Amino acid sequence: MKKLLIVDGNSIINRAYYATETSFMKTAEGLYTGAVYGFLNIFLKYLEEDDPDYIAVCFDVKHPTFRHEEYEEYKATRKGMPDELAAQMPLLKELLHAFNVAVIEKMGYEADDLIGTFCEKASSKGMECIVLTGDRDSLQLVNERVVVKLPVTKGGRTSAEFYDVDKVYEKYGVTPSQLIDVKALMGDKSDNVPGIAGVGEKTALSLIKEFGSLDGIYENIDKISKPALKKKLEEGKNMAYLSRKLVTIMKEVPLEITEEDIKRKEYDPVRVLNVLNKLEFRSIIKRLKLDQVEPEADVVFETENIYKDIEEMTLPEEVVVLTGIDDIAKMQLPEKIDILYITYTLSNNELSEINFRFDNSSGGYTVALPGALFVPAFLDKFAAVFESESIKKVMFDAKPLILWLKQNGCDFKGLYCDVAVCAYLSDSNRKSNSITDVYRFYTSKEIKSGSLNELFALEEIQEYAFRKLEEDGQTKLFKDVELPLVSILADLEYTGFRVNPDILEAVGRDFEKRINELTGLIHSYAGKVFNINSPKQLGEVLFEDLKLESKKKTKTGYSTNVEVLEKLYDAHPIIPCIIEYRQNTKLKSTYIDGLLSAINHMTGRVHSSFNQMATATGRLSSTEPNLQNLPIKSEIGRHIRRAFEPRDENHILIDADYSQIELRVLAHISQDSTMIEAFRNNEDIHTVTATKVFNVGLEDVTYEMRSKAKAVNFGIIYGISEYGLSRDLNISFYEAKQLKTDYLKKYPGVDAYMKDIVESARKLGYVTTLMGRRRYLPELASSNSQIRSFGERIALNTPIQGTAADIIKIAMVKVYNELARRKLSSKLILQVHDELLIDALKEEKEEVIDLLKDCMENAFELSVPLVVSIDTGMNFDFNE
DNA sequence: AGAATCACG
DNA sequence: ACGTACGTGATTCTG
Repeated sequence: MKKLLIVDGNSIINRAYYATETSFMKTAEGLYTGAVYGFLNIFLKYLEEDDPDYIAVCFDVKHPTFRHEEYEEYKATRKGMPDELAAQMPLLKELLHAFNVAVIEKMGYEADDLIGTFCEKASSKGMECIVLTGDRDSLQLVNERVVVKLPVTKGGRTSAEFYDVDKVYEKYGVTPSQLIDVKALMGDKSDNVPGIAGVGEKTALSLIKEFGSLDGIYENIDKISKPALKKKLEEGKNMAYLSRKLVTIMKEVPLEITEEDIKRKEYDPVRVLNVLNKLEFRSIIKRLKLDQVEPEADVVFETENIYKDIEEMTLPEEVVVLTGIDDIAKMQLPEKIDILYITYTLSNNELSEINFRFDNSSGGYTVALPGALFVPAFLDKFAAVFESESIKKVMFDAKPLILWLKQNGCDFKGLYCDVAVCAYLSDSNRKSNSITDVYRFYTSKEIKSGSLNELFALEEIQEYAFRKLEEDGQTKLFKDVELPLVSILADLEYTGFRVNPDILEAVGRDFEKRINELTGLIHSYAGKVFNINSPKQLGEVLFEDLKLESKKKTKTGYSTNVEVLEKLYDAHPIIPCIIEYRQNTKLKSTYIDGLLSAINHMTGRVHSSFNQMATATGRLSSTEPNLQNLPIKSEIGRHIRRAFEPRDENHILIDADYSQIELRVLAHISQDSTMIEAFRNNEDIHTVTATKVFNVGLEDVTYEMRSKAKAVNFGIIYGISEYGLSRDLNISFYEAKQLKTDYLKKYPGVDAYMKDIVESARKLGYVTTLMGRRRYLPELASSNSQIRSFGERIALNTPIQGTAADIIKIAMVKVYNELARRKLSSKLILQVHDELLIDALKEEKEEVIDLLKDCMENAFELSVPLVVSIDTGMNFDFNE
């Protein structure tokens, strides 16, 4: 039987675009190619695997008139293709043409419809169809002659889920064509198919299994026993039938395509090689054995080069392109520079492209350094500019460049504006990945492609950004806190934290030994060998083989988390082993292996990245490695901390910790007099809370009472719910409710705050911190009540968590500046939300402790004192 | 890519 | 009626 491979071009390249492995890929000219690369990889793999006789790659072509009027409406609200991906589409098509593969497009039709039509026609001619797509909707096309392959990428390797009729039935319990009716009932949010409100996948599947089809349901509507469901179905009938139209893939697209058009053909290796060279896909050139082919000289491609756009723009100044050492050496810097706009590309710690625009009263001057740099010549010319405090620098995401310069011996100064940070302050929920994103955010306009156009956009962005900060009252937060923090974080990253690999390895061997023992025990208790790391297999062993009582389910099966296991602790001797196994493997893989591989062999330290724009509340986050979640709560976990040391024996670690900063912030924001009083008297807040809610004297507070009071205090910060409190304390729902009521009665200011903040958030659409940090709460406007209550909890929590974040950031700036002012050699190396860590010279110990306490306790004046406690030691486990 | 789990504040 | 604390990141398995 002849085989036809039909590829959904849009969904496959879309999938490839969002694959993290290739998202960074860029050519020397600045052309993004990751999505094309991902597509090609998948395409070549299935070309080899299926060896088809015919090939058709289908693409969407949008058109104002769609087949359904209704569709147009929904389409209008849909998010379009990201620019970066759209820019890659022509490259992909150029490539496919070079491969001599039929590219099928028809104005007004989606790839799905073309695929449906191909399947229909080809199978009627006796061909076997293989549909390669990332879209599960295509499963409705499956029949005896049509199979669907859904590629999945895992750890850089691509494999595919393979669906024939049996597999669809096995997975969903319905036939492929019944999937249409299932989707019609449940809808598809991402595709803007409404479905019936309140009917999800489970309900839809069971309805179709019972009644066979949409028509079957409505013919037997009286057999539906649940009144609520019946009502939903009756009310949603029109929507369901409309949705069915929307989700049914068309099979009658008028196409004038012959068998010959889609026949698999030989391709011209020179042509393919030229395109692959242009895209810099060297590994694919090797894979296709094209290394021996002689490429054509001087191929000109249609894709514009980065200088073409410059000529089209009316520029106020000359553009100087520096391509070599001589150019750089000969270049004349302007005598006076007021503002310097910089864009750059930095990947794998190599600066590969940097553009400057110097601005002063007599005009501007632009310099472009495309391609890789000869670093010494580059720094010879520009180090003084980077180090000048008086030259104001404007950039997008300055930290990586500052760090790179530091690594190359250049001390960056004069950061005036980081537009990525501005955009983060304006909307902490947004992720600004590029200058293009930020430009769109501020101006609602698009930047023409090309890296120099981004440089020219910076000035406009900066003006918008400063104006917006001013309007929103965030100028001080930006200038005094976030902007100085950019350089401080670069310094933290540069300095790093010494890790002793010998200690880590020794501890790792202990873990490993214990893991092996436990593995043996667990397998023997289970009576079989299985993968303990697999929650699925573990669930089967515990709840099917050993018939233990299943306490909780997850979306995919039995829950086996520690909470469930604790409840089963005495039910079987396997349980304690599993708990201990889990803990040991977690510590081994995340902390021992993870940290060892993160140690920089040049410095002997780990250099975490601190992300300033990651969280919605204003906190920092830490990655590669994450130093903000090192084990501390368990004794066994603390062993890991002993490997973290000061830089040498002449240094010591000094750790300064804010005591109860979030509750102090709550006391201040709510102005609750009882809570303020407690903190002013320097009392233990949890004990005081216990005296209030349990109506006892200070001396009569038991350990248990204090624990409960502590949980309620935390609960308040998180936006308490009776359920959460009852679960956390393992008490009854009613007891939890009583506890909360009593608490709010005793802290009426807190009670009022909780009501006021939610109301204000609803009115304004956002909440703010004391420094004016702002978080928008779209959740509060949701029609889904769960999402709405989530929004209310965020509204309560964000001002508290965010203000604490403001305070420690201010403290960091103060501490950093003070260390510099006093010319101390001690270095700030870590921040963990309410904690600062300094790698201090032993002689400076007392001075640094005083300095830390002073800067941190006076970072911000609240109605209650801020209290800092200090630990010191020769490793990061201060309890040792 | 997403889910589950668990490390931290 | 339903599912529930807030904020993160890394690892592993899944499909």
